[in-house]
Amino acid sequence: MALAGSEPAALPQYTPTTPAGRRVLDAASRLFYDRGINSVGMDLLAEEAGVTKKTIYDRFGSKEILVAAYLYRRDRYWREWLTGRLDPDAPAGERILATYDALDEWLHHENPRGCAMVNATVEITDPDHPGRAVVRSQKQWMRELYADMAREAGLDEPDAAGGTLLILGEGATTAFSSAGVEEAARLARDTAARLYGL
Amino acid sequence: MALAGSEPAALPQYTPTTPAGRRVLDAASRLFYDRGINSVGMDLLAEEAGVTKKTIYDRFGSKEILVAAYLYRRDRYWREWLTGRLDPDAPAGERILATYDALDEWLHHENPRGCAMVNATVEITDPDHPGRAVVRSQKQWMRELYADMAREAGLDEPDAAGGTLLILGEGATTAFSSAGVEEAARLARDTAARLYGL
DNA sequence: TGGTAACCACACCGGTCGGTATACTTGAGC
DNA sequence: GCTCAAGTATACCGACCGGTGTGGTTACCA
Repeated sequence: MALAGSEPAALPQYTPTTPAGRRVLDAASRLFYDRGINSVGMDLLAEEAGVTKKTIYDRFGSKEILVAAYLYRRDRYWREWLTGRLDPDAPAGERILATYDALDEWLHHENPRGCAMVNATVEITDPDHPGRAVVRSQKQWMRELYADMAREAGLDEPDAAGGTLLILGEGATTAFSSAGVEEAARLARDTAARLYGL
Repeated sequence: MALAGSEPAALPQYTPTTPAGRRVLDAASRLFYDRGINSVGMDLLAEEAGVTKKTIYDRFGSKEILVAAYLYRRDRYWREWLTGRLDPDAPAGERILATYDALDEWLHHENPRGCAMVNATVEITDPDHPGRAVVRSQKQWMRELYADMAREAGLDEPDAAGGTLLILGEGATTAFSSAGVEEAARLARDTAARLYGL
C-alpha cells in the first residue's frame, strides 16, 4: 500500500523503547505542536517530561533527531487515523470525500494549529534536517493516495486530480488555521464533490 | 476598495522615515522571510543592515513591532502587486483566474517559501503579538476580494465561492512550498475555471 | 551659534540556547 | 553477587537571545 518513495528512513531513535524515552516523545509532541519547535527549549522539555536533559540526549542524541521522531510519529498516526476512516468497501469517490470529513474532525478536535508537517517546514530552514524527509514523504503519500483513489473512481487525468485534491486539503488546513475559516474542510469537500461529480 | 475590517492599525513605526530605518526594514524583510522570524537575531540583523542595534531600537522599539512592520509592508506590497495584475476592465471571471496566474509568478520568482503571513502565524504563538492583526487583515481582504469578484461574475453563493477560491489559493501556496508541487498554482487556476465555468 | 535628530561605536545586562561532564542509584538478568 | 542499562541530580559550557546605557560625531535648521 505505502510506496517506497513515501517511506522515510525509520531510525531506531524515532521509536523509543524505554519509559522515559516515551515520556519525552509524548511531551515533545504536545509542546512542539502547540508552541512551535523553535520556541521549546530542551530544559523546558525535560521538566515537562519529568526527566533530566541527560536522559533526553542519551535516548535521542540531538534535538534534530527528536524533532524528526516527533514528526515521524505524527505522520504514522495521521496515516493510520485517516485510513481508518476510509471504508475500504466504499466506492473510491466516497472515500475521497471522506478524507475531508476526517480533516474537518482532525482540525476541530485537538489540531487547531493545522498541519504539523507544514509548520515544521516553516520553522526548519536547514535543507539537511532529518525532519524534512518525514514531511516530504507524508506529502508524497497524500498525493499518491488521492491519485490512486481518483484512478479507481475513473476520473480523467487521475494524477492531476490527485494534485488538485491535495491542494484542496492543504488549502482547507491553511485557511482554517491561518485565516480562521471554520468551515474550510466542508467547503473543500463540497468543492471536490461538485468538481468530479461525486 | 479596501474595507475597514481588513485594514490593520498602521502604527507610525511600521513605515520608517529615516535611511537607517529603511535599511533595517529592507534587511529584516529579506532575512525574516528566508530564514524565519525566530531564527534571525537582532545582532545579525544589525550587521546585515549596516546599522547598530541601538539604531534599530531607536527606530522600532522592539522586535515585535519590527516583525509587525515587516508583515505590514509585505502585505501592502502584495495587495498592490496583485491588484496591479488584475485588469479592471476585464470581466470578473477573468480577474479571478488572473489571481492564480499572479500567484504562480509570485511563488516562482522570489517567494519560494510561500506566504509570509501564514509562516508568521506558525512562528508566532502569542495571540497578542501585533503581527497577528496584519495577518488577519490580509486574509480577510483576500476572502472579500474573491467574494466581490464572485458576486460581480454572477456566481451562485458568492460568499461560499469566495471561501473556496481562497482555499484554492492557500492550497496552491502550501502545496508548492511544503509539498513541492511546482504546478500547484496552475492546477488551482484550472480548478477554479472548471468549477465555475470561467 | 546653539539645538536637535540621526546616527556611530562599544560595552554591558540577565536569561536562555543546545549540549556535555561527573557522580550516584536502582533494578533486572546471568 | 556482579554487570549493565536506565535512570537520577547537579553543575557547567560557549554562544546567542532581546534589550539597554554611555558617550561621541555629523549635519541641518532656527
